[in-house]
Amino acid sequence: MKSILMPELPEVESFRKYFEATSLQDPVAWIEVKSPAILRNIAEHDLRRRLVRKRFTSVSRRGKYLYASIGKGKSALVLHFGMTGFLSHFRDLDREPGHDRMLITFGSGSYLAFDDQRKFGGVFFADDVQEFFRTKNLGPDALAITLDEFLNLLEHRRRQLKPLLMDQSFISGIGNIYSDEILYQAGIHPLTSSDAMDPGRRKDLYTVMRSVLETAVERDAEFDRYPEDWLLKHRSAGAKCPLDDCRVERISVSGRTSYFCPCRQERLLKKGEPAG
DNA sequence: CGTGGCTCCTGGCGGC
DNA sequence: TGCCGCCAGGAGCCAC
Repeated sequence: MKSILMPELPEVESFRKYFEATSLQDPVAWIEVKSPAILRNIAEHDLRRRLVRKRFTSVSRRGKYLYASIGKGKSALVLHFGMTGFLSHFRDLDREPGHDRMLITFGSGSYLAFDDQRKFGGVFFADDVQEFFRTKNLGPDALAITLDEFLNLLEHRRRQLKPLLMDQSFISGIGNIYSDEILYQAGIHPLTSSDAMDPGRRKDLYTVMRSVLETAVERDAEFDRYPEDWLLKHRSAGAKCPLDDCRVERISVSGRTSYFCPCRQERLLKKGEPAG
């Protein structure tokens, strides 16, 4: 797999395509869970009972979750990739990745491994996948939401923009890296309060969000294919901003390492709000 | 409702 | 060269 960032929407979309290209319609012969800690709502023997002799018929994504539907019903194997998760499909066990946490053997003799070095990812089973997302309180997918829905959701929030974009119950799919990128390209400081944006800014933010995510998805989330003037290629304190002569700054925003250009990203203030 | 802090886990890195 | 301690980060949880 090519150089890929932490799994956010574009990365998970590339995993989805990979799953689709490799693992549909091949009957599951066996499942071996190598790290039980990744199983979140089902035990290994139950997972086998649900999946062995079944086929994955389609694979979809919502936010950072990938789900592979089984047969014709509503049930699905649901995967979350945490920080370090990815998929690997192969025919020879010599090619099994180094942190395989769950190995699916298919009837054809090929394998699909869920590799996750840091075990922040998770494997779920959903009898009804839409119901599953409701119980997770998962917001609409960042690429599926319309402008009107986005504006409507913003109406009811007052929160620092970066943690808001990363809040999976607000919209799902955006994490640390892409939230920084979106705010950089939109020219808004990550600490700006969501209610300080005027209508034009709100629309801009939506447009930039779509543009960043769509571009990343088009390029299969391959870091090397991203534009050189994206901030994510310059994530270090003191790096030169690719679009002007300022230096990239590093701050902590709600406990997350955040990079921004102090010259391009304006901290919007509400009327009467004290600066800094 | 919002914010901040802690926890899980592991490898990489800085310091000595 | 080796070892120790710290840090990163998605998301759930808890306290305020």
